[in-house]
Amino acid sequence: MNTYEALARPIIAAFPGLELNDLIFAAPPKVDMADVALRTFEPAKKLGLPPAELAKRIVAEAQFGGDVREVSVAGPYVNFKLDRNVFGRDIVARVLECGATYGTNATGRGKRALVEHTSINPNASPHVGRARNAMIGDSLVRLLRFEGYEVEVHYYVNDIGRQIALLVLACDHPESMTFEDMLRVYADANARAEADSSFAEKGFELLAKIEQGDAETKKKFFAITELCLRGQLSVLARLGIGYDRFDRESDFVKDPRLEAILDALRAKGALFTDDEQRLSVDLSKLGHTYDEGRYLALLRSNGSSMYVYRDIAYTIDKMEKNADLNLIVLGDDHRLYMQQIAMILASANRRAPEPLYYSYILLKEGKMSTRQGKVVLLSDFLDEATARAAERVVEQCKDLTPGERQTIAGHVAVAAIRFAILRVSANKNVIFDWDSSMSFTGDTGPYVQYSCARISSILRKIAAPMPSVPPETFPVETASEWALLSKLATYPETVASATAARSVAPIAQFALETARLFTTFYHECPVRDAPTEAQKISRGLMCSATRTTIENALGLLGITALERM
RNA sequence: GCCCCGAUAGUUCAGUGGAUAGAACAAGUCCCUCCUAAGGAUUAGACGCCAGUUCGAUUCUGGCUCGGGGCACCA
Repeated sequence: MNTYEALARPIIAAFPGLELNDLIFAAPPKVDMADVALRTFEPAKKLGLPPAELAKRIVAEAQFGGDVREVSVAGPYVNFKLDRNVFGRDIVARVLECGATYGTNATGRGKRALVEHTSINPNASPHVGRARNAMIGDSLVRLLRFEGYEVEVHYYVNDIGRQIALLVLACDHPESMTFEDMLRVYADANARAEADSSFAEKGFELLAKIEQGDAETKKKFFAITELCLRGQLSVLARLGIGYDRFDRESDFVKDPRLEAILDALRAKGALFTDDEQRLSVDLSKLGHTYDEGRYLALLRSNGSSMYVYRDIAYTIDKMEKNADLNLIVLGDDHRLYMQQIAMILASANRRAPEPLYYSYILLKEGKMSTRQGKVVLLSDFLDEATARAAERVVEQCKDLTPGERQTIAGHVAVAAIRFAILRVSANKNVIFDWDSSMSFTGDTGPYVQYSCARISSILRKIAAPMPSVPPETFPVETASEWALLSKLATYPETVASATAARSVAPIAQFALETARLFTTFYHECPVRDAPTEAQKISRGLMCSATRTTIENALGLLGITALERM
């Protein structure tokens, strides 16, 4: 399994007590020092030896095979020089054999996962800030599926909030409305509610009606939210994002399972009626230790439910599906809120989903706000990025049809935004800058795509068909070839750690580094005009293996590896 | 007020309890008779401060300073 198992086996044989997982092989700081290095810190700790001493003993006592050319001690490291032809061939063979599954560790085989993400209020076109949730969630879904999980993606449709009520009020003829009108109508409605309290009051009346099950009102809400939802989904679909289930908040207004929750809260003395006659929770009775967020109202005096109350019902509903993994992607603003829900559920011996938080994308002027119309719309961003990409595609791909070019440009635009967002840690704020996120050069998604396009171009140009299994004679002669291959060998570990960390950022980093190593190889090692026929084949297969690996990595990021661009 | 997050090069980001902290952008100088210059070569440039744990800390812990964000019954 492990690429360097041939190095690990003799060590394990010589030092009983060590296992495969104790031995971590890493690239040395410089390629000329060694082909691969073993860190001895971990096994030394296990054996109770000083690292440097273990390194010496490994070199002296372990019996390595003939493919290991040289073993040397370098302080706490053991450096290996290998028969690159043999090890390199193994790496390429494994990648080619696995193909689209290269990199999986199958840690999710036989397991089910439920992921909720995006869940935007159905009111207006999504902005790039909201899209961070969708991109993080979607990539996570791709990662889990790659690891073998059976994943169900849920989207919670907040279809009965105050915001929606205002929108319904502002739309006299929803059938004539388009999704594009929505942002303006939404902003206007909010402004009007601010200025005119009777308008806002009408909104609450509508909410009361819907909670009583008024069919006519329900129909109106449904028409508006459905229109919005479809519009939002079509924009998200441009990013390659989709969902399996849409759960409507209105279905959780009266949920019998909540009685048990109320009983549990009551039993702990955490339930009380506040000054406005609302049924509320005092979370300090459940272990909450500070003032902020101590009180939480569940039901209004007229018996109608607050948002939290419905959300608790929804959370119970999701948890009862008993997935092995139950995740929810939330903005930083929901941290406290989610803790509150988890606490309430815990009081009734129920569990909450595992939350994954991300920080906001900010404008230079501050936070984006749909209500105030201070946003960069995702669709606008994609339109502009696609247009800019198209300028290049026209130059590079003169022989393609306009339709084909447009498709490529669209993929480049998606790569730019998805890569820019996904490669940074989710807990960092990002200041949105129109120019740098529209950049296609440097550390960007399009750069990685470009390396794939180059590989495809090479493979098209070497007329000879490539064998599907690397031949026995497989020359790996230069440092750049070895650097590239040893990088490919680490991809499964990268996927494993990304899965454990629930973050696809390491995958993006890997794709970028691999693309850079390929580019070095590209400039130093001609394939079509390789010095020998054997090298032409080995290099050609290195290209294929690299493409497969990068393509898999980009796939997890929701980015398409292109043939041409 | 309370909570959370961050601090690495001029800028935007990686990264690691251990071998010389990586990129990109911006700046300078080069490279298309050479598989796509969305590229490459090359020059210059960084772990906020103070303690502690450790054989070893940019990484872990505490304090400080400076940023950023969130919350206070709203969806």
